[in-house]
Amino acid sequence: MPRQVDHDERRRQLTEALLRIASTRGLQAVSMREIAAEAGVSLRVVQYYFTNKQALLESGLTELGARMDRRVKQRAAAAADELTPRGVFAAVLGAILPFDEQSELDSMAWTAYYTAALTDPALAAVGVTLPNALENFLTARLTAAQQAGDIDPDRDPRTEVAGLLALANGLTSSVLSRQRSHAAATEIIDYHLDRLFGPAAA
Amino acid sequence: MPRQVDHDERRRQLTEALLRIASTRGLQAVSMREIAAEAGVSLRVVQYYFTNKQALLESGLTELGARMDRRVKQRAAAAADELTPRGVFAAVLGAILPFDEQSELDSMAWTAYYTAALTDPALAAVGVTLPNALENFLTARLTAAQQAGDIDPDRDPRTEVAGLLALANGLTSSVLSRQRSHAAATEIIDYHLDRLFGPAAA
DNA sequence: GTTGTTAGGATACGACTGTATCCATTCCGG
DNA sequence: CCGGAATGGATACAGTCGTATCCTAACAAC
Repeated sequence: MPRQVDHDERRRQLTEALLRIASTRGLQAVSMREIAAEAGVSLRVVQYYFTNKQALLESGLTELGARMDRRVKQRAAAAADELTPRGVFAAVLGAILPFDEQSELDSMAWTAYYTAALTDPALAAVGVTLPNALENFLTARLTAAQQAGDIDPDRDPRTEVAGLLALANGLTSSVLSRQRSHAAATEIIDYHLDRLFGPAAA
Repeated sequence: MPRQVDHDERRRQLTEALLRIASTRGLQAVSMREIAAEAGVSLRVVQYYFTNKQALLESGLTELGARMDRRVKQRAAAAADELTPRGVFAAVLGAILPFDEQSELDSMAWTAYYTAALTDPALAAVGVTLPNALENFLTARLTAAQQAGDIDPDRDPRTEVAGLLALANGLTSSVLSRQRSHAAATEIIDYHLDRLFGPAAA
């Protein structure tokens, strides 16, 4: 199969192989040769479709962001019939927590990338996009809910959202390290949503 | 200086050099030779006082835990005159958040270790000690406060504590990545403490 | 059919890794 | 004062890393 290769598809396969390694053995275990082996191709192929290791890493982070985005939208669509402000928050925060094997693997990889980004400006630039978008989106929703009179007027929407996102991230960490179950984490999230929106509808 | 060397002191210096590298350039930048250079000694010295790189890494994690423990006790002592249950929580959670340059560096290193521990069982074993101790300690305090009638009797102490610790960890992440200032993070913590204990005394 | 571009196999380079070894100091105890 | 242990300098080893190069197939267009 020498001519006519779908480059985007090839790159997608390699990126997925990279994320598989990063989520199970950590980002420090990711090497060009390991990716090649994981994807079942030669080292040359990895070099051929990505100019750099850096480009490969950035591709992995972009893909992780896209997956998270997909999960949020999927959850929002699943609860579309009851799209209250609380429902939106439950969907987004519930999509951040690892809730099945794949999302747990992705959370592992995300955590690895987050840590790497603390000392790698190039990754940081790619990585802040999604968290900022989430915060702005939720803040806008909460502000709207407040203006509609659905929540206490003397709460600061951005502060509330920042707290909830930080809580979800911290809970994700504790779920990944097996300190807490997914159910326990969800319970804590729900508890805080109750405090903000009032008790959930049946 | 051939005979009579204080081994513990030597190991402490090397461990500090290790943490300086881990907190500024990440754990993946930590190598035997880099530690030697940072500490101003030869590679042989690093080998001589630590049998392994693994032993060195574990020493770094232990030291980080000790520092955190010291910070908590220091804050508790500083607020010893007003050691209300809320004061204890404010001290512990305030010690988790990065509040000065050194604690920020330590938080960076802690984050790096946390991530490494997700794929390295040996580090995980060392690393869970402190978080578990903190959770148990705070849960005991909150249970006592509840029995004394200081907080709402239908709250679950362990759930509350788990939420607060997760919140503090998540806020730490956002402070490290410059998404939020220390002041903003502290404000969010205080806000949640108000919800739990009632408004703070003047 | 020839030509030229695309796709990848094979191999090599220099840098860096953790670890091991050899050897020269320096000092304590006898 | 002298033998032996403690300390550490210098160097080497076998791997692995990212990257570069060389060369050969395979197909499209002419």
